[in-house]
Amino acid sequence: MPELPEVQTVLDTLASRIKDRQIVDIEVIYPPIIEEDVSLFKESLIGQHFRSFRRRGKYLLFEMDDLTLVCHLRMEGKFFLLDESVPIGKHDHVIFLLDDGIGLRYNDVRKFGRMEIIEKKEDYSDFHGLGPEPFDRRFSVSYCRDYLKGRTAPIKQVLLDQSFVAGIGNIYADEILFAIKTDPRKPACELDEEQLKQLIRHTRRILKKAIAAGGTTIRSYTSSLGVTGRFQLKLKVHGMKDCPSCKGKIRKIRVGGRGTYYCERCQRS
DNA sequence: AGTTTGACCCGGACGC
DNA sequence: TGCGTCCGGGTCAAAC
Repeated sequence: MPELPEVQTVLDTLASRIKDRQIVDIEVIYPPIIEEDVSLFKESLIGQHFRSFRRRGKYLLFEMDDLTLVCHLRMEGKFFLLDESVPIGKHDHVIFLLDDGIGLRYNDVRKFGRMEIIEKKEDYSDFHGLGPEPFDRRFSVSYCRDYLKGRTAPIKQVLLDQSFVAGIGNIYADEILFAIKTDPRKPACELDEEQLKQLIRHTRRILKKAIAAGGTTIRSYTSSLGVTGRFQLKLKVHGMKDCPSCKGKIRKIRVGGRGTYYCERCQRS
């Protein structure tokens, strides 16, 4: 599922390929993807050019001439760039026809993804109630301390809360907690100053590494005209059977309703 | 009043 | 073959 690194990769790839292209037509095959009225959505976007490409958490922000197109890929959303002559695929839901005859196609097996139009802004910091970006200075030890104060929810659950920090999903939450050797069930308020420092440091390190890996793998996709958020990165706990560090067994439990992988020995409470 | 939990949207994968 | 169940991101409602 696309988390921050994949979203960034999709964005970077699209930026290099559709910057300054104009939308000449839009075909909405599955309307629920569009948050607002479909005719208004089409009217607003037809004639607009893709000018700049930004990201906020897991949201893609396409800044057009005088509005911003927001897309969320949710579970399995993908974009493909295909010639308009290529038949519509089974899971293609929205097609933006560009002025060079290429269709930007939104493809999503689960149909969970969403698109909306918002006002173009300089600063999207309060967008959808999202917390700070992991790479932002505002994601600091004092911020974490204040946010986590009195919170008894498991630390993993809080990491997934987009209003705490934006962009972390189930896979990276597991990887980050493994990196800081912390039990995912540990009450969030019980992390000490040093653990918060490590949490911030490793969140940034892991996401950065994943973005780099995404950038590497995505090239093979671009050459085949697809733009997805998939990437290959060596995960240390999520989906693993044995701990790469102590060789012990990785356990799978449920935390906050999510499948959670952790090493019993390395991640003690 | 603030926090936390749960249903919902989907369809592929999987188990029986 | 054919069911039923599980899974998950974000949103919103309901429960605590």
